[in-house]
Amino acid sequence: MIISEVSEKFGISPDTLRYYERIGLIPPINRNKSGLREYTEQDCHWIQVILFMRDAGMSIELLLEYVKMVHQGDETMQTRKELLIEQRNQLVARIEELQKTLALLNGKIENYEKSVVPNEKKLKKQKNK
Amino acid sequence: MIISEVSEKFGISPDTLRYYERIGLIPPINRNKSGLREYTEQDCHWIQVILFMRDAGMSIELLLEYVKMVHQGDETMQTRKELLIEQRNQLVARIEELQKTLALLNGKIENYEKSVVPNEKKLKKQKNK
DNA sequence: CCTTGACCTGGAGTTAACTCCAGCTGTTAT
DNA sequence: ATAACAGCTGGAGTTAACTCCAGGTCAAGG
Repeated sequence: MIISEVSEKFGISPDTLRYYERIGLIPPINRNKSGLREYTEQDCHWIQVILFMRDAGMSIELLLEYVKMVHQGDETMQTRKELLIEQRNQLVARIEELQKTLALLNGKIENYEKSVVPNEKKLKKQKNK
Repeated sequence: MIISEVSEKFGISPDTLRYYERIGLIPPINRNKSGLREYTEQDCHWIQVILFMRDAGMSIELLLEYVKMVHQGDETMQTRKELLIEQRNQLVARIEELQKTLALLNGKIENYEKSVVPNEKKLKKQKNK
């Protein structure tokens, strides 16, 4: 897969893809004979994972640490697993927070529904003035 | 309530509170005789709402637009309501996304020894090419 | 052959949302 | 009454995460 296709597939810009590679978040992508990046399925899978994690609020810095640990090999396995568990716990907390916010939003919207009607009445009165 | 108390209560810095006021996200807070900000219950309530919205991913710019509309009065009510509904829809989608990510994380953690490690070894190999 | 268009690189610029600072004032504890 | 604190202001600085750019290569179509 060429960069424009990957960009399209994941909804991120080619610039961002190159940027991720530059900083080492994505491994160096293989090139075809004319020097263009050729993304493999594996590359795409890793990009997908990264995007999920980023969307879940994990910082690039932390993801880089994770990548670094992968390079350091098996001895960091436990730490990596702990990192993921920590992320999961934060994510669970985050989802709970968002659900509270959703309830708040729903309440506010309901309020508008209640007060839009009185508002329209006011408008009518104004008309009759 | 004085600024340090509000800061403590919501876990944001006094600087951020002043910043929010500066840009008009929070109304001008009343001062006591020596010029210090004195936050009312109402102020706190509004700060709470803002923080929830911020946490849910709503930008300051959009919140400012909302505030501006509140100032413009009742004629903007319908638009405000629509804005909130739009935000709710986005939030619902966001929560669903995060739940997917949570599932992915859980999978990664569960299978850590079985599949994630060998998979990442492959990635490493590729990188070393 | 020449133009067009996607991709390349290293480096600079942008954006949102804070965060810090210098120099000041009023309040409180010793 | 003097030193140590909070808080105040306008403005400058910081950070994360992109995003853009100039100047160049390469393959294909008319």
